[in-house]
Amino acid sequence: MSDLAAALKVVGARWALLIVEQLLEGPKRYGDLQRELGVPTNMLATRLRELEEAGVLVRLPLRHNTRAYELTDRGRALREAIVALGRWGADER
Amino acid sequence: MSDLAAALKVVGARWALLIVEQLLEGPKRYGDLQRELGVPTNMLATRLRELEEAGVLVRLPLRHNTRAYELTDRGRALREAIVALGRWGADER
DNA sequence: CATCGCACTTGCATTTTGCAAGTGTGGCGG
DNA sequence: CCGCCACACTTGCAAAATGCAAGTGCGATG
Repeated sequence: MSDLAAALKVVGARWALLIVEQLLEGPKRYGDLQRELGVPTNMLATRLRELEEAGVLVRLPLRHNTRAYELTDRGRALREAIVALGRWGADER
Repeated sequence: MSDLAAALKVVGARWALLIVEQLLEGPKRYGDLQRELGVPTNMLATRLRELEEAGVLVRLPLRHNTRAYELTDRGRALREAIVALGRWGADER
């Protein structure tokens, strides 16, 4: 399996890269991600769990039943790829 | 919709980026892609159609019922993003 | 003129994604 | 103390995407 295939195993699922893109701006809460991305709530929950297991992000508890999601170093390392893809997408007109 | 989301609309489907990665090496035939990627044949046919419609690649006829798939400039412009993602995936160990 | 390789298509099972409604928990006003 | 609210999910089910296996069409080749 190529390196690209390995990457896509982790961030190739729908919404995954979009979630990471949002978190590049800084830690955010579940509801923020939901509102900003318009992602279905069960998908968001599933992706956050997978991305946490993959070491891309961590949950950090704020107050009682509020927590924030923050990228790890590994997650932040996706910036270059996300920027490159974003630039390519911007030329889509 | 963000630039990233626009990009993922085109190359976010399963196998799409892997197909483009293969074609970065040069034009290839259907059977080559199938063997090298292990992609199901109906998915390959679907993706190639979509990527052609999106202007990422073109079919070029060789002999009777053989043709090659070749990236357009727009397709080749994905190299940077693919390399970046590949590098990230390579650190996956 | 039967057979082969190549590029697909088709039918159906499985998996993933999406929608809508419900659950649990702690804080807060009365 | 009690009902209500915000937040972060979970659950049940429908729809769409993906995968598997077998079949199709069509020139070249023997």
